[in-house]
Amino acid sequence: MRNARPQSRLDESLLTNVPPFSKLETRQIREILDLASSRRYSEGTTVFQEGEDADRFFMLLDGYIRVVRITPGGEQVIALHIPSGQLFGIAKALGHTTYPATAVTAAESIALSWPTRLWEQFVTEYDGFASETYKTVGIRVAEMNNRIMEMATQQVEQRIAKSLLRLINQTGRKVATGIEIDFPITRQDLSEMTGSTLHTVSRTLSAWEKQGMVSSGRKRITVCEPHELVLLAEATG
DNA sequence: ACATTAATTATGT
DNA sequence: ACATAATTAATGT
Repeated sequence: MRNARPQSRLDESLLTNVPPFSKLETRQIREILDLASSRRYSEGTTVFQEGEDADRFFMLLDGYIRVVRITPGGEQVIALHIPSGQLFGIAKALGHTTYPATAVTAAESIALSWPTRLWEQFVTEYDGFASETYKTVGIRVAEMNNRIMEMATQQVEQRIAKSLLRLINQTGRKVATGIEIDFPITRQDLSEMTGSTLHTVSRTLSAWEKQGMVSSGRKRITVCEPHELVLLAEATG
């Protein structure tokens, strides 16, 4: 992994609309940016690994982060995806000194980062920073808990449907035929999100494609009929 | 109701 | 040409 590169000058507009910083004055944002390092990551780059010392925390400016954990059996599990405009790698907010999961870029991405020792300073000095970050942390924890409940109760088809719906809600991009997932995603990825296999995901997507609910190509999935998917996801059996 | 195995085809560099 | 991704059928639990 290469070193983060200190940026000569970052524009204040990068953070003015980002929730954890939106309540701050320009002067404060200037301070924060001057402490930040900026770095571009190509697709599939590991930003940090589970268990590593959490020496920095991150703010995703562009792209998508895939949060990944490895089971004791060595299988990858995708916990969630993080869209741009959110903090990640915030072990300090969870009371950890190491990263609780691995962060991989799902697409080409740009992130700011700060040394973790600045965390306390941010929390105490910057109005709204703490409340906003804990809000998003809460949302993420809730999402992961929901996922675990789904695993136990729902069938694979419904889990795939819910995963797709989450993806288009959080990372969807409007296109002519529907809502497309904004980053490259494979059947394998979807299987790792749903606790299934790429074969089952492939078959399921093919079936939905024939019904016109989705349309997909290599590493691309578009949901054409979101409502139909919701019905499937909600079906009780 | 699903996984696994295996064979085949499509797609991107 | 090659590697990676996706499909499809057959078989197993």
